[in-house]
Amino acid sequence: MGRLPDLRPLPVRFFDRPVDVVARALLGSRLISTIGGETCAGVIVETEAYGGPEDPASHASTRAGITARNRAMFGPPGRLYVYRSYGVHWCLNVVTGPEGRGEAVLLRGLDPTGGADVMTGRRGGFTPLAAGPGRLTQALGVDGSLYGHPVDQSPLLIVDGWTVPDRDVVVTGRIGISTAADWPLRFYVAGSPGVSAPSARPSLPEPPA
DNA sequence: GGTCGGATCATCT
DNA sequence: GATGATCCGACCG
Repeated sequence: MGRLPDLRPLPVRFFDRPVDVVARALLGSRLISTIGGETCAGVIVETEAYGGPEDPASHASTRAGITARNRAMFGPPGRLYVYRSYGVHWCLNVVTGPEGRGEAVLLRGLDPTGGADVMTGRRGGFTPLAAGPGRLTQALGVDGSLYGHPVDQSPLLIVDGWTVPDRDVVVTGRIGISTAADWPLRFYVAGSPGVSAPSARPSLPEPPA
């Protein structure tokens, strides 16, 4: 890909908003990784919002309080929250909202725009598509060493991108969770390659206890 | 083409 | 000791 125009990292105030607002606003932004001295990039096409004490599916729910793992979620906005999922994969989040709220956006899907060879190599020759949180981190070279880093002082860069009109944004329940699965906090760009659309899952109301 | 289960481990109960 | 914000290969139809 050609030389990009000015790369303006999103300012901290971009992330200092409610988590669902940031999750929606991140669609269309560009994510650039220079991890390991190799550059690859893509457009963010799928996100999920987690957090706030009232979200039972969040690592920062009141059930656990602040722990060694979720500490970063309660830190200032614009920092990275990385954790290991199922003992196998890394998941990449960006902290949002005012410090102390415990909110973060999970980055689930990227539409590769550059460095596809780098991503393919990191993924062992599998499709370069970075759809799904585990694939995304593997393709970008993200691991736990980025935990808690301010995103603008890390080898990851989130920069201004395209504005995705509302008509192209699909909102569904979040993937892979059992509680609050019907909360409309997953956002993706309609028709993005690799973004599975299990929006087929009906938002069934929870039976009364 | 869809579904099932193993991998693998930090975290919390 | 059980549980996941998952992925992928194997197997079935």
